Amino acid sequence: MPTDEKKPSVCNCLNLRRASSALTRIYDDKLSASGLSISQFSIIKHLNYYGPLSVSELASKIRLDRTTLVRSLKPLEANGLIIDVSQKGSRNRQLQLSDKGIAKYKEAEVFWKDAQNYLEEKLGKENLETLVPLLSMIERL
Amino acid sequence: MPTDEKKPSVCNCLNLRRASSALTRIYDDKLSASGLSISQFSIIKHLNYYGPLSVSELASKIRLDRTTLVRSLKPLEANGLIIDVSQKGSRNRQLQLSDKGIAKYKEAEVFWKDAQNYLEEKLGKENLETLVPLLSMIERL
DNA sequence: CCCATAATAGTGTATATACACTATTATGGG
DNA sequence: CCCATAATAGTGTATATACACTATTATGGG
Repeated sequence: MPTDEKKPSVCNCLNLRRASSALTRIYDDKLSASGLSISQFSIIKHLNYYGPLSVSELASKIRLDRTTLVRSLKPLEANGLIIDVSQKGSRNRQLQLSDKGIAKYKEAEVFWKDAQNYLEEKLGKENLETLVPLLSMIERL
Repeated sequence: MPTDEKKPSVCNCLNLRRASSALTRIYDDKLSASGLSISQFSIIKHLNYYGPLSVSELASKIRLDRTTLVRSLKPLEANGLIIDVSQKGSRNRQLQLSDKGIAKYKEAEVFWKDAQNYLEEKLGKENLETLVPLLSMIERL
């Protein structure tokens, strides 16, 4: 029986990556009944909130590499959750949720809220309010 | 000019993933002169510290999926940084750093320390000491 | 007005990751 | 002593990610 069970590493990058990986698994698990991963949910959540957006605008909002987003959009468009409503002849795509996409978002949002509440309960509201600005600082480095 | 420049998301999973991604890029950049990524450095750091280990033991120490580790070991073994010193006929592999691996570790450790110091300077020692236990809590969820 | 540049989208390729599964060897309970 | 199970390692496949690059269209300065 190892006594060093899940002690933090001296490497703070590894600590952050382990936490990120663990939390991603929790959100993915909670969302699994909806058929969406947290990264897919993140995309449709942003589209639901910010209305029609070009690929570049959406990538910028999510702060995800645009070329990553291009790949991630594929199954969501193939599944009819996201549609392109750009005018004929426009060079820009204008992505927005279809009715099916809106319904899927509302369905998945319940599971996402479960995950959010789970984290808040387990960590405590105060800890979470401490954590978030620190994560934001790291993102801005 | 967007005024919502890098504000945290309401989604705490996304906040954590963004921070993890940003910090990974910083560590990868600092390490790039050594030719190692932070995930490769993590592997040789653990081997340097914990001596010869089987694949399963090493995966358990790093808290990385064993099958992921199997793939990540490939280039490090091909490059002669890691060698298998198991006895002939043993079913277990016994991985340890070669002399070349030890030298590479020492070389890369300098860059890793740069990254560690960079984070501590930018975030502040106190913030870091607040952050690490919170990350550990999340990993244990 | 036209061409160099910017804006936009996408592809080729590579790394990092893990789940489901297979293969092989070790081992202990009957 | 032997076979069911555990321990160990690896492969097939899929998702998530981003860098370097290409292709196409828009646009503004001369």
